[in-house]
Amino acid sequence: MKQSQLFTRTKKEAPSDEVAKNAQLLIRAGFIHKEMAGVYAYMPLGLRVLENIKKIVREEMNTVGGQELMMTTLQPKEIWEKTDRWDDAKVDNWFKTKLANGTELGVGLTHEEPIVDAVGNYLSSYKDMPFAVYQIQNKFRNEKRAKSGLLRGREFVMKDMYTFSRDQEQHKAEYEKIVAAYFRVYERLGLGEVTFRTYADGGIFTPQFSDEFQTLTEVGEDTIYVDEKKKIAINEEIFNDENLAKLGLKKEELVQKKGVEVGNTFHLESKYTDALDLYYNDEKGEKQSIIMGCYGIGVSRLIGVIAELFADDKGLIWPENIAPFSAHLLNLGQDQEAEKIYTELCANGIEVLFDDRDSQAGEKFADSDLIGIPTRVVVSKKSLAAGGIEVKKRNESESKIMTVNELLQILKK
RNA sequence: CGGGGCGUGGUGUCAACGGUAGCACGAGUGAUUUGGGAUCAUUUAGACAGGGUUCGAAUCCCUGCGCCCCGACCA
Repeated sequence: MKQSQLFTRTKKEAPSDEVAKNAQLLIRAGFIHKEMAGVYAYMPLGLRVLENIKKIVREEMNTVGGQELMMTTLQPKEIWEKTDRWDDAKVDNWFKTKLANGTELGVGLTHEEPIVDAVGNYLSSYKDMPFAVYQIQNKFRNEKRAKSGLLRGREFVMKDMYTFSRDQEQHKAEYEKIVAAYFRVYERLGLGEVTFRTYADGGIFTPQFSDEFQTLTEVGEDTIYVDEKKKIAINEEIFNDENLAKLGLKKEELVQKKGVEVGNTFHLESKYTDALDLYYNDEKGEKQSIIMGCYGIGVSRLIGVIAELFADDKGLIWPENIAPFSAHLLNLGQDQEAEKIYTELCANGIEVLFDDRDSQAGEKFADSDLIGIPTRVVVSKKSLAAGGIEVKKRNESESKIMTVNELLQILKK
């Protein structure tokens, strides 16, 4: 894409009403637009990152057999009453609305109830299980306090997956398969090193712990205790001697850290299926409860976490897998050669942002650093005289002169 | 939801005593310039909303709305 065509502009200064680093950088660089507190729109650059993250999540969910679908945002009250989650006293962050005739509706904050309701049309035998369904969708939660830019919003993008199993054994196998897929997602996003499986409160209806995936960062809301050798952690909310013993963790090997919850997985037992009257018949024709699991990944929150983690004083530094473009081609001076190189890169399937604007070199460099595309390619009289183009990684300080073919080798790998 | 802070052009501003709304960035035009946000000229555009006090309100008071921070909350 030609940068002269990109309608968003970078800003030198961050808006005064944002303190969170992720929001400041993403707004300055033109990735997101703040609509209101806790509600952000994705501009073209931001949407590209969002879609790249979704793609990775999809691939890994599909690998473990997940079937993608999309549920609705508008929710009928009845199914939520069956599980006793409609009442504001029980779930206080509902957004609710009404039909013209006065019928109350909910605006989806999670989808256990509607999923069970929909699945119930098809599921009736032990032969139907196990299976997993997921969606990537906007969720709406009336948070009392939105904060930290993309880290805690009222409208956000989430991947939620649900598994249906005939018994605990089958459920456990599904569950661990998905946990493994979660690690692959974080690995591919460049967060593998700093993301820990963290034991947390499983909720009132299960004796088991749930698992959170906590990415270590100082801006995190959660306090966790990390066992770096075992690569696991325990959330402060369940940090006591009894639980440590149960998990085989030793207090003296744990380090206190701050984390952001970038995903979680829950054992739902048969709470929702029973409440919504969904059962299956076993081999003997006897009615049995269905065991569910649910699994979330905060897709938009991940953008915030990555922006917090991968940045320097000049701007963002996107991991290659999710960067809005692979290469940022800068034309210094109005050199015709740059246009040719742009065409050639595009023809080879490289996603390129081409800074073809008639502006100062310094401004182009500053914008390039701020936007944070992993590979910067400079074309100028100087580079051409030196024998080609000047290539620099955003996370390195040294540049190299090379030919376009050499660049293609690097970018295509 | 409790506490605190704050609302001035598109952006920023610990700019302005209750008395002419200033500066910088951006954007437009023209010129010069072209390897780290360059320079000159010129133009553009602003007081969150409503009420009150006052000869006069960006400034003081009230109400509402919005934003940020701390805490509580967070399937």
